[in-house]
Amino acid sequence: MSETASRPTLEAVAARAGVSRATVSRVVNGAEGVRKPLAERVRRAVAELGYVPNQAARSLVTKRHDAVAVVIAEPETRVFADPFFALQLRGISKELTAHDAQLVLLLTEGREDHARVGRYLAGGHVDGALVFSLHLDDPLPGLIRRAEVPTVFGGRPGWSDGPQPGAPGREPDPAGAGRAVVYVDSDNRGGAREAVRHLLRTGRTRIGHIAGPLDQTSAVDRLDGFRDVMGDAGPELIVQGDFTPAGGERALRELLDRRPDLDAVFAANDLAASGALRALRERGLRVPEDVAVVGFDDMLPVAEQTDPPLTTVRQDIEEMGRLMARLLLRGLDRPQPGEHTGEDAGDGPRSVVLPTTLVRRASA
Amino acid sequence: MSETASRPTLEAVAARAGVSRATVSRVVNGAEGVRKPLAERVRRAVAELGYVPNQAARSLVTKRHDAVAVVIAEPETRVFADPFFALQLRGISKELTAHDAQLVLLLTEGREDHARVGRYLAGGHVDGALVFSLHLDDPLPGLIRRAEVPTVFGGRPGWSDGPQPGAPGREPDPAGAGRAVVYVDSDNRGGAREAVRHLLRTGRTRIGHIAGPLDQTSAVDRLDGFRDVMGDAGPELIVQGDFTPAGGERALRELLDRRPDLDAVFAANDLAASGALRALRERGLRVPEDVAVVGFDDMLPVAEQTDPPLTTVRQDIEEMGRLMARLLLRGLDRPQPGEHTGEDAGDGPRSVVLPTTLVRRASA
DNA sequence: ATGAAAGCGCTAACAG
DNA sequence: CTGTTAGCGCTTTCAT
Repeated sequence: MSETASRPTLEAVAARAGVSRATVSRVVNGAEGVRKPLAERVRRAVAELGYVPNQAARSLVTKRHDAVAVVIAEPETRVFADPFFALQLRGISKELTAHDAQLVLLLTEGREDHARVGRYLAGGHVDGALVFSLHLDDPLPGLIRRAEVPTVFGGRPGWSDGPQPGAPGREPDPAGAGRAVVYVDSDNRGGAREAVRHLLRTGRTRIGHIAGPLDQTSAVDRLDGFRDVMGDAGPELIVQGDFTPAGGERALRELLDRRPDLDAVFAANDLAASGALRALRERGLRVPEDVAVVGFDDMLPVAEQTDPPLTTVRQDIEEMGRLMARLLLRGLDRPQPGEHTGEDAGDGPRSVVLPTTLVRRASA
Repeated sequence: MSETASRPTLEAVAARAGVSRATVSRVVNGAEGVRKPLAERVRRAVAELGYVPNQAARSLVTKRHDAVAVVIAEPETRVFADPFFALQLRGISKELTAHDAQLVLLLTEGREDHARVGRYLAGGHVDGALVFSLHLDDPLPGLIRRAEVPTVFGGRPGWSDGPQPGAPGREPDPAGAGRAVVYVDSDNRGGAREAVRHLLRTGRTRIGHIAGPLDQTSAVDRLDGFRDVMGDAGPELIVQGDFTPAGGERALRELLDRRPDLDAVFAANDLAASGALRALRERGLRVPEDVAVVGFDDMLPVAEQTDPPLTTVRQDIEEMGRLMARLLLRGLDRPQPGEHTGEDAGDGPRSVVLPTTLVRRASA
């Protein structure tokens, strides 16, 4: 009973309002040129019947889906160690919602997942994709290029800064293969520089760096920022961590073993910094009196809860998400590559690098 | 140029393979009864053309979408304070993927968002929904019931204790309104009992409880478990927290003020426990020598990193997610309510309560 | 400004 | 077993 009394169709609304399907369609889609009274009648019918357009039928003809895929590769499960992606997702969700677009979440874990995602993206089920490609050797970017679906990356992809080095390709490059890569990232390098300069400014001189996994551009960029300021301070002041507290702990001990006179540490992220803090305490060193510590991220639940609270480089993660979505949607509203207008006019969106800010708390 | 050379259709494949569309459709959908050689030819054509079925067209006729909505309300942003939802999502994603179903993520934050979600769900865009309704006064469940979309809840919804009071006849309620609520939850109450018993067993007698926000059933159930064992130990041993470290810290101080002789604490979750640990340290009390601490969740990044590592009640969050998806999909494969078979035969899925286990570390 | 009609790409009877 | 034939619900020319 009441087996979904087959939700009302355009046809039903049309009948009820005494107009044609075309007219109802126009009203529903907010098209111009429908006389006031008629439109009103239609709207009433829609309301009375509780009509909701059938998205499948609509997509079938418009070839739009009002849906965006969000692809997150989570090989290390690091994804779930901090609220990073959750925040990013929130930003994305807000922006998509504002544009009545749906968020299709694709989590991947291994080779076959990649194939699956590639197939999905190529399948034309979504209008575009937002992709978090964290690792240098990630096969995802390749798949995505082949899928030819408009994409914005979260974080600078590692495999190529922008348009490939001359894709051998046939003509110059077919099917937008050479479309510049669009990404949204924080100014990791600049932020790192700021962190180190702050340490310098407060009189520290023997500053160590706990790097992140160097197969991720964010870690590389932060290390580069450190080097920008410290020059060749000596490789013994740099230890690679893995963005985890345990890794930070280990790294700090190593640093201390190498340089017992260490007086400051810049960790590539807050989690690692929290581990460093622990290791410092364990060795009986006071923070910041003996050793100053600066983190990166300003992940509130971490940075504010450490003891002492963490001085860190803040990046607005939610905003990054929002921006990614915005760039993608903006791109979708434009002439897609292919129906090229003369020149590069109406060029697609460009990558964005968001500024960071140093947040001073007690650790440095 | 090469403007999406309009991906090949069934028709194209049929032509290429020299068969009818129907046959191709059969092959593609793995239907029985297509002679080997023909099927082979079709498959080849599919491969050569890189054919991918148009989901919209398919949905239009099948009225299935192979998509499930995951609704997460995140009023307190608590959502992002711990990896809880991320893990749940992972479990869900895995299960959905295994069934070729897509995950549409709906994040909500306020009143209007609710309306939007209600509309979406009622719009018949997805085959079912997985909903995290954490709060007692959440309007979501009502919307969902009205949307008449198959749903499985994450955590026992607060507004109606599931199938509880002898589900009355169907007569009394039309349109599946009375379909027993299906949810997946951990045995919060049992887990809490185990935690407290462990404390008792190790000789503690003045055991306090840092409760979670009592508008969430998980918090209520854990409190109930505490009471089951402690009886009316006196309300001064119970303080309400909010699942955050800060709240836990505050709560512990309060507890200590009321009962300076406190010798153990059971916190409603690990985050609160970590706050308690900090407060304890601050007061110069040793853990577990002076005060033993037990948490709940076994959120690894938290429980393993505290000092000392946390003894806690483990719940398998990822498994909960997987199970939710499984129950939903299973329900979808059955006769939907309405085409009722005689009796309650082929009854929909039933709620599941997963067991918890006590993980002993150093804090208790 | 409105309506009529032609599909979008696919599945599902129904024939053969 | 395979092909033919209707639509699914909607948008979109094209007439009117």
